[in-house]
Amino acid sequence: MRATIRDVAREAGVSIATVSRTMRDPGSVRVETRERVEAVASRLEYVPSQLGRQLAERRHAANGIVFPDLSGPYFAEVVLGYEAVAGELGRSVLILSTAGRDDADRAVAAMAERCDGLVVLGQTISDAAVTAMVRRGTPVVLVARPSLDGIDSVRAHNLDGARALAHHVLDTGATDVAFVGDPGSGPDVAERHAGVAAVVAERGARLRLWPVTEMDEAAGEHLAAGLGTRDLPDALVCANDEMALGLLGALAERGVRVPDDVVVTGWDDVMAARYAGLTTVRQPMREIGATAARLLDERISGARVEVAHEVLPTTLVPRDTTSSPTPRKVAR
Amino acid sequence: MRATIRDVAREAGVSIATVSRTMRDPGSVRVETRERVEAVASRLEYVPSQLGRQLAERRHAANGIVFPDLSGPYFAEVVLGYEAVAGELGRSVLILSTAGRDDADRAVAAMAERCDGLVVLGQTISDAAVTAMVRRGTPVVLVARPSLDGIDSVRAHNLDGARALAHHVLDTGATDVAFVGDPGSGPDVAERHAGVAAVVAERGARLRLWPVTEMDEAAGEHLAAGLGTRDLPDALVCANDEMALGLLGALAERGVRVPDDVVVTGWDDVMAARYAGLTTVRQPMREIGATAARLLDERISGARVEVAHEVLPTTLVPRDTTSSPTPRKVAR
DNA sequence: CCGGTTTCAGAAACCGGTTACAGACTCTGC
DNA sequence: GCAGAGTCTGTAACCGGTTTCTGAAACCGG
Repeated sequence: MRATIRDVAREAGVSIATVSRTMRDPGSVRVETRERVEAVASRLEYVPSQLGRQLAERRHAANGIVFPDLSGPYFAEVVLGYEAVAGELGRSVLILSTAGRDDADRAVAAMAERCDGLVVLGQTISDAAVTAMVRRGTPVVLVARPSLDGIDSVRAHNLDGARALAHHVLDTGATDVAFVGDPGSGPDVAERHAGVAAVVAERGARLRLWPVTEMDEAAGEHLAAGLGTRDLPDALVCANDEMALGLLGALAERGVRVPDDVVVTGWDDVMAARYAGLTTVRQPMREIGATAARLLDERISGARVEVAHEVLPTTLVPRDTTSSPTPRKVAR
Repeated sequence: MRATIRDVAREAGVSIATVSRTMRDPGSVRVETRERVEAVASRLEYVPSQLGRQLAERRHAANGIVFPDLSGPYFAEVVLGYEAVAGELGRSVLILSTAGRDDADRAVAAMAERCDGLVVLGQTISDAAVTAMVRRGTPVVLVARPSLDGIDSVRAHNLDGARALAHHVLDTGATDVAFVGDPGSGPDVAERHAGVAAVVAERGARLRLWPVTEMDEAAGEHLAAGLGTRDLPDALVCANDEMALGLLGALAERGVRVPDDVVVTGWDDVMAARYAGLTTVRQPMREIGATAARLLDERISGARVEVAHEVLPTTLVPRDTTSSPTPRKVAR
């Protein structure tokens, strides 16, 4: 069994208090004593138990992060940004994916018992579960999810991005725009839709809504398959890249030319979007994660008591699906 | 402050031992007593402290996973597979990314103090750090990394995949093959190179090695830029998809036709590979993570003492970059 | 009604640390 | 040489649970 603080104390002929002090505040121990303790500690390969320490300090020194999935680049990047900052702040990171888990609320509640605070990405758990955790004293930061009363949040500025995107699309000459996605699926999509709708109205164009149930590639393909039955719009503004990519493939199969016959856009700037030449909107994913980590830390340490809502800027990334391809150079 | 076991015991007029038993083995407590304790517990919203429990049980009920990065799809998928199984086994998952961290060894050692065992992906930390942890009693499973003496590991069958890939490439008629990548960068690439080399030799073709320092898109682009100076081979077998994708873009710019002038392959089957029509080799990433979680659990629980080395099969995914494009259908 | 077995619950030790408090010892300055 | 201040270090309580051991009460058949 590994050496404990009592083993070290006994061997060094001191009390456990002195060993503890030697480990955490060497300056408070006489040099001579300290060296004796340190010698014994290193001989016994003593490393303080985190469990004992955490119990005594009544803190976990760990943060959690809940996400639906990591398959897409979106959440993976957020997690990375989060982990980097949490690491700097001396906190471990616990992860929990709710994909394919039917008891997400319970799983998250269990995780809340193992960390000092956590970040919830998207619509992974119920509002009730979130407020229950906060009520119990676990700080929570919401990301990519509508903010709840008194709870910190971090979001990308969907509205701004959507407005910029809409202007760009209309600048191609489009007057008949279709928004592909379900605004009811969450605030992100709702805001994107609202931003596009506002600009389209301002500039006197027409906006239709093409609802989907799932927002994945298959949805895009399926939509393209049913295209013949409706008149083709000038622009297909998709709520995310996956659908746009699915659409692109299916449109090409059907001989519809992009961007000549129809302009297509996505949202997220996944890696594949670059190769497909897909015009899209980029969110500062890593920065979102990092910001969430900072907000959470401020909350846990008590450095801040007022509620904070951070909104980070988005970037329009114009590519071939909204303008005639440049000499085949992959836009960065 | 939250209720503790002693609060519940006092209110219910029983000892803390009885409360503890009520929580973890209700059957061992008389119905009447149990109901009284449960009533008090729910009234006080008592939830046992994980810290106290963990200290008493001397286990963390958490596993760690160390990875270099999550940007690519590779590690993200492994992490997902790992998390899913660990969750089923009732263990939390701690993550640690070594990207942009100069003290990876120390960070991992610190994490090892907070979990019952961990998985190390790739060349994230030194062999010395790994063996040190194992010596201290922390079970470790290595993934995508050469196995160390007495330490469990999980790998994909690079050799098989490389052989299949090489046969496929030679079947296109190629006789002059270039392998793009640095076999010295790790066992994965070394095995891929070895597999290709073996088949090329068997079938009497020629194999060159095009070394690179970084294995990213920029490397591929840079390589293509320098192409004029060397004679173009029949096939460019890249050690990963990123380089292959970078190459594809740069080749197209230079007017080199793929697959007519040169055949190109990657490795990993990232999402973008599908859109680029890139022939590649798929590894069962989620399954690798899941397998690692199971091996680790067996080790932690002591269910297995002998060392295990799992090798999972790979799949060749032929696409347009090795054969004339089919009618523009995205291959799954 | 009685001895023996079973069931149930409490006392106390324990997990491995942190830290308030107090006592002992060492310096000062007079 | 001694009082007072300052420096170290030890004692012991505490963090919040689990679990062994033990004794009391309930139950059993004869």
